[in-house]
Amino acid sequence: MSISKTPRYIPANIEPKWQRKWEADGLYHSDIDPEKKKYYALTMLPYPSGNLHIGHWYAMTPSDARARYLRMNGYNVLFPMGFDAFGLPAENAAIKHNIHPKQWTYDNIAHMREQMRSMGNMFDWRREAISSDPKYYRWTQWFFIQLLKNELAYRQKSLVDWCPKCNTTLAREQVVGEDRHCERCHTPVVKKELEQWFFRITRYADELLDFTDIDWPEPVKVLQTNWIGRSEGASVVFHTEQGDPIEIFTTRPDTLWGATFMVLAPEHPLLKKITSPEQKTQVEAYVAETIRQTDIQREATDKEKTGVFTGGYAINPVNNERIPIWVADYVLMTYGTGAIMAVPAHDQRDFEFARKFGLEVRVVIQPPDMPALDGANMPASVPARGTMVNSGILNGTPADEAFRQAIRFVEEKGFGKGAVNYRLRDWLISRQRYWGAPIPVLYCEKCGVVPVPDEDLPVLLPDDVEWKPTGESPLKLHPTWRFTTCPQCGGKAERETDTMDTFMCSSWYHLRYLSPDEENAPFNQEEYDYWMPVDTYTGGVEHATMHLMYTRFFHKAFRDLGVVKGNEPMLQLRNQGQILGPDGQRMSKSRGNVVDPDKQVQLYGADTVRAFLMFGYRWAEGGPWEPGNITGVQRWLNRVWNIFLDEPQVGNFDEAGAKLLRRKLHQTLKAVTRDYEQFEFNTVVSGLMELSNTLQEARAEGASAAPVWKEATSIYLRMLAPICPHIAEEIWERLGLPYSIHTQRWPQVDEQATQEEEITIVLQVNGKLRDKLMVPVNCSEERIKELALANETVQRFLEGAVPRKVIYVPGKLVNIVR
RNA sequence: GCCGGAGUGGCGGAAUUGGCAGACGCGCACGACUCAAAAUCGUGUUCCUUCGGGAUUGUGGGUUCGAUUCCCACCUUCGGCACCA
Repeated sequence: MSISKTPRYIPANIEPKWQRKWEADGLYHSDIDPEKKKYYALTMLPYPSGNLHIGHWYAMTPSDARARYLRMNGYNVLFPMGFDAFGLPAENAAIKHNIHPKQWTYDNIAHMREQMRSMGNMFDWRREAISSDPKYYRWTQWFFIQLLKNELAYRQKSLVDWCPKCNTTLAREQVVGEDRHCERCHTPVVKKELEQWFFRITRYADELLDFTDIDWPEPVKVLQTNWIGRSEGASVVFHTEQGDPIEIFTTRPDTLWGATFMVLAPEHPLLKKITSPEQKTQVEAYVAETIRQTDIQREATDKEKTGVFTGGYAINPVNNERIPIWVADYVLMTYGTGAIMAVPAHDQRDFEFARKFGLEVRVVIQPPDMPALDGANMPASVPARGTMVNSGILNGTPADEAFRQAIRFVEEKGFGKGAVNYRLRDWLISRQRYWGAPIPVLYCEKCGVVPVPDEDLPVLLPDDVEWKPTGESPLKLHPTWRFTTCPQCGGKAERETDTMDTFMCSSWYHLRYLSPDEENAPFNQEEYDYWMPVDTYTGGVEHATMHLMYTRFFHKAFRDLGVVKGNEPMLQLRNQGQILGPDGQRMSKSRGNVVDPDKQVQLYGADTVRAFLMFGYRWAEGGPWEPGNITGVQRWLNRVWNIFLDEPQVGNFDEAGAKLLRRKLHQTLKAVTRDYEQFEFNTVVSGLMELSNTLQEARAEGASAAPVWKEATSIYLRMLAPICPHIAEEIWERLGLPYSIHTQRWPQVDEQATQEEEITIVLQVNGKLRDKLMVPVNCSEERIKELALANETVQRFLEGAVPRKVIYVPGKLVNIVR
């Protein structure tokens, strides 16, 4: 009939406008306010790869929505953003496009910062921290020096993982998969013997296993626990016939009497000495062959056992038996002591080895549910649960009891002691690349390793460098940077030319946000005392055994050095899933399935993209991008716009309608509030959609002229504001409500209004739904049962039988059992 | 092999403490508006059905008056670890 007098909803006309205004007004500035309860909401910072990915939107938007929700609930919320700006891609791009890594990085940051602004997040950009800024890495270097001074950083020559494509060493955590490939470029790694810097994360292994202070997702805790790999057992010292000690670690000291041979790793230092002249040729050939093999070949689990007798013998301290010593590659030098006692009867690996080489298999544990075992004929090793046999003093003891007794025994006799072993290795942080924070130490001919004095920090990364990757740090090739004088003796000194693993930079960025311009300390103490710890941290699970473990280690180490407080840096962690391409595959340029968020914003507007990402998926799960589904959200926001801004309609909306509308309004508010708390964003949106359907129907009946409409509008827009900040602000303003909606308080649920007057009672016969009953809320149990039994459908299904039982669940159902 | 997550309509997903399975949305079908189309609005939409009802939350058991929810076994799938002594 008449064309709407209000303009249509055109996101492009309102979104940039509000973003500029919020920025100009400093609406999202977070400053210390002792009057208010603080909330530190942190979401993982991106690497400045050049473009924001739809995955960044997926991770950041719900975090932003929840931060906004908390702010409306009266918290003083800190929600900062920055860039994890050091790292390899900058160098690779530099080589490819002949552009300086620094320029490439900062150009990307400038672009991505603008992309992030288009999301309409409440980031306080004054607190932006960029890890490649000298004012940032000056403190990364300072942290390194503190670790060094406190023996938590050390330099050691060892066999380390090397990525031949990235031309650098990697931490154990950065080597992944069955084929042991580089986490970044997927090239299989090789071993190299190099002198590298390590952090003593292993010293904190036990504490890292303790999650009592934090609310983290179970899977992350499991991943970290498995990665740390704590095993309890004993370390026992065997001796060779010549008297050389060989220490072994075992998780089954109870099976000591069943050890029929020993195995050394091919790299074991004692191997040469043990080997008899007759066996020398064979052993040397075996070791040479083993070393030629890659780790992948060596560590393949399905591989047949190989090994060679050394000619040497050891004495088992518990029974003085003489047992042969073999060398085999199924024993790893990197775990335990690189030597084992072999108990073939109760360990499948030892069993396979023993059978192949005709070694004795001696049963020392008889499982209760098996016939008497015979070592010579058993087809496989058996689980070590049962009663001890052939074990001297332990005979007749249950195995779990024998475990403790054996430890006591070896301790008393001085053969060994109870011991704990970890799979976790120390964190290798040296990288032979240019674009990273230089490791701030000097090597002086006279003084040795010298930390760079505080007043000389930062050790600046020189700009004029040839960054072609040679396998050595490009800094090594710099003509002048490398050579300097020793601050202690004034003599000739050389700089460390390796840079730090970027995970070192990201281990403390949450602290730099507190005061990114602070010059006298890594962070301002007052800011720290107010904001820390991080209340909620959000990001992907893929960081479980890397960043998330490193940052916990970092915090605990610096707690012990008196720099930070508390046991944990991040109290609550929540993981989002991943958005896959429309084909269900990981998004990648090579697959051509990448969804560009900028284009989506252009097509639908930021609010629609935000709401869709929250509505279409279980946040923790993620899933494939469904190109069509976003239209549902687009339609919804169009409807919302029209519901609140179109001319009122005339109808017969009455008091009863108003009461129903208020009920739905407050019921929704209650549900939505709960869902924001619980990170269930899809039901926040669906709840708002449902309510908008109700509002639309009520409106057609003339509700927008009724007094209740004002309340509904105000509550609805405030519930919408965290998800769709622009449209909520725009409608709010057009309705003449006070700027800004984002500084309004979260609405209060009117519990009374949510109460139903009538309830539906489900009628079941033998547990099957047969009919429904509408009764007043206060209807008595007797009356409801009476009505239920009198019900026509119920009667029909009873077929005249007398009910055996009538179950009444208050307010829910009546189940009649016949 | 071990550890962990997930299996619900054609699709994404919902179901709060063991109590109406399939909310909300996509898609589809039909209708209204339109010369027509788009947009919008309305109605319907798990499957089978003799229209009474029956079946149904990966499969098979169990507990219970009642199970998507709890227990046991298994299958599929996605992650992690893997000769770790």
